[in-house]
Amino acid sequence: MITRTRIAPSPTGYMHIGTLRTVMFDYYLARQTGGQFIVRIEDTDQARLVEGAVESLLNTFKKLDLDYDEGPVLLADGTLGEKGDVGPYTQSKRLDLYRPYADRLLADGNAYVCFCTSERLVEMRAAQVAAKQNPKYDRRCAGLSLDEVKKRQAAGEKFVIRMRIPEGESKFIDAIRGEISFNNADVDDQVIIKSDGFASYHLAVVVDDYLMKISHVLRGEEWISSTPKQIILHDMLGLPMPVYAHVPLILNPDKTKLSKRKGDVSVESYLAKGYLPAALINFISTLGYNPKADQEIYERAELTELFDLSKVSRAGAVMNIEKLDWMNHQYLMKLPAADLILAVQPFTTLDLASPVLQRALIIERERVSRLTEFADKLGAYVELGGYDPAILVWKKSSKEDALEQLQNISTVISQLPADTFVDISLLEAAVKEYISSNALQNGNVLWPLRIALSGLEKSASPYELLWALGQEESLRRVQLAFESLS
RNA sequence: GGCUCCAUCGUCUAAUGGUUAGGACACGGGCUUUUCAAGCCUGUAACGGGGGUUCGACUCCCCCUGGAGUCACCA
Repeated sequence: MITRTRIAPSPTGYMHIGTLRTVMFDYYLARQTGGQFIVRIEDTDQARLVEGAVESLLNTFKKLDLDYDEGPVLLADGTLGEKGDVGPYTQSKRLDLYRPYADRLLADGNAYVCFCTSERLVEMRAAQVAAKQNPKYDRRCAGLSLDEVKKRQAAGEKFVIRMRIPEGESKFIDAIRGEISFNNADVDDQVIIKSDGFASYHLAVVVDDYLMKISHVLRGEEWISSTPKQIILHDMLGLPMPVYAHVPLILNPDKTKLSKRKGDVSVESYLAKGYLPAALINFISTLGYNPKADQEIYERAELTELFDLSKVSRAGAVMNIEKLDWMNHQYLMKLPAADLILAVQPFTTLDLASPVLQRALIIERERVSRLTEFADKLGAYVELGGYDPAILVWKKSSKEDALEQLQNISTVISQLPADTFVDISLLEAAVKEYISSNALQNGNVLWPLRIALSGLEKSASPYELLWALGQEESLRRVQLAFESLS
């Protein structure tokens, strides 16, 4: 089976998190079947164009390490190019391709020219609503004679082209939901060519899906109700229908469609918050979809192999940020050290070329769930913050004891062979050896030592801190602690 | 309001006629422990309601209820 899929992000300047899920499903499906994964820019609404939106979108694909087979590409010099042989892949560049289809619809009587102004349309709908009718075009222009149409067009009157919805029923098999049918009487005479000459989404998508040989159309659930318009268009034009699959919505905690007002919606904002691309993808791919009953973490290849459209849930899914945090932490823990450094660097002004900070990263990843949280943790390794010397005293001990322990441990540290500092467990063994051979309590030694090294009431263990800071700096901090307490 | 979709723990989900209704996040308890994490063990928590079909329904059908989406010259 050869599968072509497409993702149609609107050029609003960012990628919606729901779009990412659809993209991933497209991706898995295409890769699994050896098909093509196509990116197409659907920008037929000239009013909503945003400068640089396509570039930023493609950039997001890059950040997520998502490769596609055909579509617009970002060239080395920052301009846009294309790959694939059924382009252009941007709908605003395909206007001439849509025109003949609209003409055919017109010639067959399946569409008609409409001169109604948007003012009249607004009034008409208001009146319909007032009369408790459903807003729908009243077909005032549906019966216009060819002569009159020509005359008014010649006079320069603005017009649109509407499809003439036939009587009957429209149904299709949704790959996720099964059969869905609509009574055509409920479908409005949709505008297919706007007064600015651009095709509307409905015409463009039907024509493009055909010309680009798209086999599967995956999109959000909000598209279900407009699907009959496209079904009818396929029918009128005699074009083969793709497989439709309407993916459930991603929801706010209150179960309404995810919105900017109630949470983050863009992929970019999640990346900026310090979620790893792989973790985000894992999370979003398994939201409303679960290939195995008792597994949460999946490699991309595994997801690709297991993906099954028919197992996608039909109900909307609330974003569980806490689970995303947990998952990101899992990914953080297994990230190779070199990759960890690369990932964290953009989130801190500190230079992670420093060996101390690189060791700190390894230690602190354990108590962090997002990349942004590292910045805070790292500070104490570079520079000891000011702290109240009183916290050096363990709750079960005394100031005098703390001073004694600090002095002794300082000696111990200074006498440790340099190669003890290459391994946390060697440091732990050395400190514990000191404690047991002197018949001391762990807390009496470990607490003041840890506070002296970190300056913090809550921190990593003293062994980890010794390892990260190194012999010289550790010694300096312990001595500093002794002086400030005495 | 019309049309359409949907309905298992708080959240994400598993179960495809027979299970003590499983897993994950979060939450509670315990172990470990110098603190914070992590880790390990463990607990609380769900089939929206009513009718059918069936020897037997979370699973199939109908109704109700509830929620959501959509009703543009936006996608």
